[in-house]
Amino acid sequence: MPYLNQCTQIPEPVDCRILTAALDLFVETGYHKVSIHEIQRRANVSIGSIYNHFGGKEGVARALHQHILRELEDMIERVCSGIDSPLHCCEAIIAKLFEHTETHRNIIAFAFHAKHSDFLPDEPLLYHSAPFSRMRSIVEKGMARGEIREMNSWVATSSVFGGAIRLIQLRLDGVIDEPLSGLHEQLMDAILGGVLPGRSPKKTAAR
Amino acid sequence: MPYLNQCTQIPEPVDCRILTAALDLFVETGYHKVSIHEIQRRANVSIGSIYNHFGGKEGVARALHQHILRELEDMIERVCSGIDSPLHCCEAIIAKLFEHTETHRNIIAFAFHAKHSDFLPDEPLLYHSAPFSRMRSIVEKGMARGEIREMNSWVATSSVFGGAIRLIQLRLDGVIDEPLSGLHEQLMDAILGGVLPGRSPKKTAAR
DNA sequence: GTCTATACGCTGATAGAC
DNA sequence: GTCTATCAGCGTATAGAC
Repeated sequence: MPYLNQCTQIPEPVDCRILTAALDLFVETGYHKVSIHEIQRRANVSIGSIYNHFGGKEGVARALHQHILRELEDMIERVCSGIDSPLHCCEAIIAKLFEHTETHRNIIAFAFHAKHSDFLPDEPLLYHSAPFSRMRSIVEKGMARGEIREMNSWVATSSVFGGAIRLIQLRLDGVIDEPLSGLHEQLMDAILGGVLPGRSPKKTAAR
Repeated sequence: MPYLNQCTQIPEPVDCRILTAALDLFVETGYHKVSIHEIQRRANVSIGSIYNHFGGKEGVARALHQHILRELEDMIERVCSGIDSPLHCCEAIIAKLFEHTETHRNIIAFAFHAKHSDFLPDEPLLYHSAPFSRMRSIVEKGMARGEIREMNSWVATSSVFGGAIRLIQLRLDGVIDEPLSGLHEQLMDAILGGVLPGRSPKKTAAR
């Protein structure tokens, strides 16, 4: 997560301070309940600067949105770079998402827990964004290679990632009180082999 | 869906007109972008009436929230009433949710597509509400009976319902342009038998 | 580029007649 | 119970000094 992480260094560039302050506030309070004045206060900048850099509150949200989608995309690219099997790629993505849920909580929360269409109506749907399209195309490649059974690609993608995303949301809401990494193996068993008893896939079979 | 459906009859009670108008507006536009004035206009009532009945906009949302959760709970109870197997119960719930996504779109959208904590911060989390607790306890019973492999109950519940909920959201957003009922069988195969090839569970096995 | 002070519109909420 | 008219507060956006 390159850019927003640089913000922990000094001196922090103004636009970066604004973005991190806005990210934190949006996640904590919800976009609509956050005023520009709060962002301004938390970021230690003036309202004028916010308008100069982003053109307003919605502009901040849009910049944040695009920034985080790009970081997610980069993450997927990085994680999958050395992996040939699409199925292992999916597994690695889920593991990394679980990891980021602990280490980059607000970024994951903004990506998976916010309803972007509520405040960025003109932005294309999240499902059509690069990282989510990428996940779907990986699943499709898995089907083409015979690693994943043939089925409707939305069903396949939802089956592979739906449970993981749900767990992430539960973790973000504090319903699950342990890091998700401890649940990763069980989840992968359920995704690959289903929930019926006596069908747990031998780990070697998928590797 | 007893009460809100009565609103299609005449004469429509005032509080019901308010709730249906608010539901439609909240789903179409998002809670925060809807003003009381709009609800008042769409429902053909006065602002005073809204305050008399619900005490304000948030009161309307809270009534809607509780109402819809109760309807979901009733639906689950009804659907599972004649079914003994927890696993078949889950399957029937998913089928019914898919059906309602077409026939009671806004009710499903409000339940599964809104971020309630954004406008009802004091309400308990959706995951702790009756219908969602019910789903989880059904899954747990399935594990106790040996119909579902033993695993963490959050993982199990997310594995059983996570994909379905994701598909519902895709359908609500118009990303999937066919009724979900046509995807139900494929999804159940993936849930029960996993996504690996050659593992499709014989339908008879689960029945 | 950055800041402060100000203006304007909208929204939630109330008061009081019927 | 229902309605209309009105108010007070807040949040966005701008203007203009530095």
